[in-house]
Amino acid sequence: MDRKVRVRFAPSPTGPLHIGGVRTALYNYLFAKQNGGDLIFRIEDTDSSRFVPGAEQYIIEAFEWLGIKFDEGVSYGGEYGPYRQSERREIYKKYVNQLLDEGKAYYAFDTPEELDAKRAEIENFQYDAKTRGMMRNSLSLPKTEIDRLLSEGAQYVVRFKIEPGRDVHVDDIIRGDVSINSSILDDKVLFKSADQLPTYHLANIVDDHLMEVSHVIRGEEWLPSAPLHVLLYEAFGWAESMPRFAHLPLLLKPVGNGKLSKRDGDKLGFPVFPLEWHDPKSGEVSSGYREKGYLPEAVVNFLALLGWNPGNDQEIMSMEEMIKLFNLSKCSKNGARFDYVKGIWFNHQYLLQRPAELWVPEFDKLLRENGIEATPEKEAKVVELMKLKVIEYTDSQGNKKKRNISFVSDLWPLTKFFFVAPDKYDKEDKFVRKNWKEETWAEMDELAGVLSAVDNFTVDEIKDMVEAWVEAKGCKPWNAWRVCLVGTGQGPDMYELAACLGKEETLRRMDNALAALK
RNA sequence: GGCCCGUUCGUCUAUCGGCUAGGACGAGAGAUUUUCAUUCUCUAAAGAGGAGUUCGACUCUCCUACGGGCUACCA
Repeated sequence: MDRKVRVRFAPSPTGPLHIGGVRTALYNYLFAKQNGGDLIFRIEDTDSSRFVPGAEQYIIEAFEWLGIKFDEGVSYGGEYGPYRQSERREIYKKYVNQLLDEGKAYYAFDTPEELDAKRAEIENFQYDAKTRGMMRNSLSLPKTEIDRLLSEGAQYVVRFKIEPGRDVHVDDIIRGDVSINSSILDDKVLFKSADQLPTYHLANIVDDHLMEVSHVIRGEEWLPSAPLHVLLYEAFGWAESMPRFAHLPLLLKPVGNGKLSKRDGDKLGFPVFPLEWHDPKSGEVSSGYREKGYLPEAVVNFLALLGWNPGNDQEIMSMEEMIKLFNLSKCSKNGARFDYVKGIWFNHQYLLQRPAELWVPEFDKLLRENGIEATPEKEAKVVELMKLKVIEYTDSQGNKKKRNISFVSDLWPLTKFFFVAPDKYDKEDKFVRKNWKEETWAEMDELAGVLSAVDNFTVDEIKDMVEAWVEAKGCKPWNAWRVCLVGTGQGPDMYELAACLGKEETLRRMDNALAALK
């Protein structure tokens, strides 16, 4: 049983890729790479009514961003194409006919209206061995009538003839043996009249067989139809080469009941899509992880651990490590609540691992968004300098100065004061109230004098002068001084801050504060 | 309703018959700090309930409860 590992991720292009789908694809990818196998990208567009333009391209772009690479499939090429099911009509036709010829499937002429009527008439109506005798199909109708209907071009679907009373077993890698009795299965539609395309069930089996798929790793929502799929493999005579199944637990809503749905995200303040999505019909915009400032590595790492873990306490893992450690049979069986708060923590971790230089472009963007433009040459230099200071202040390499930053955008409120003076001095601010006493004004006035006497405005010089004054005066001016320069209790060491701001700006801010807090 | 799957701290989870049930996120407390933040330390927090099997069950079996999924000419 050492056949080549070939797995597939096969979304239907009905909209943006759901984050649960991303996880399924990720597990397929990890499994494939671990076993030196291939990951196939197949588009299951057999429901022409739900097709959404742009969805396919979106999905491809999302995986590129996430770093999940496919070996073959739509837009990747390969020997087993075409990889879009709508382009495989003839293939399916052939296999449907095979089942028809062998009496394993039959024509059903019942219209949707007739079926609705039947469902209304009989409670829990199911099209199966018990009821097909009373329906209009090639099993119940006389041969002449069938020939007449077919030659007249009557609409029909092809249904799979399920033999009742048999226990069907599915050997699932995650769940073990799952079995059901074939009597509860209905005669599933294999081929639709509406768009002359097969249903998922048929196309799925035919493609997986033809593409030599070795393992089917998909969501738990498919578990109930897995026995049907086993029966189809048998009907085609492909039981020997049937892929192994692994049904993944579902992602659940962070609060409340039910599985995570597309609607939950923006309602609760987190994206459910990898990339931002603009709905072509409604014009509605749904947020994406990429646009929210998440790093793809963080999203991947977070998702991987929702339903699987390496069995030890390690949580931060690179893709390479995950490929080494991944284990399908160690996946949990129960659904996982989508706790996006932990996702934020993962982003924090990955952001801090980044060398500071990599932040610069994004930080630049952040500055521009906040109206800090370094147009004149002189200012450009200052901003550049300050930026370096900010990075030093926030950089993780120093390790002692780690800030609580989960997204690059968190930097702005944390470093704003480097770039803009406080627009107001709020006496009601808790920090101000605590540190601005009766005698403070006079002290700060004096301090301003000391500072203006510093010739060379460097950290060391400022420190020397101020400390000398502090010693003589016997006061603790730092918090009040901070109020002057920052407006509140934030920022780095005061000498550092003053030196970074420069003499002119420092004195200007002190003047402002003295005027406002008189 | 029927069928299938599941059930360990608030959340993600470790444990594959033998423990004080471990870790992480989140929460709380304290220490350090000229502020914020970091960092460090600590705390609270779990085996759905009931029967078995066993010397012994979170781990195996059954029942109940609860949660989830499926039940389309959708995937």
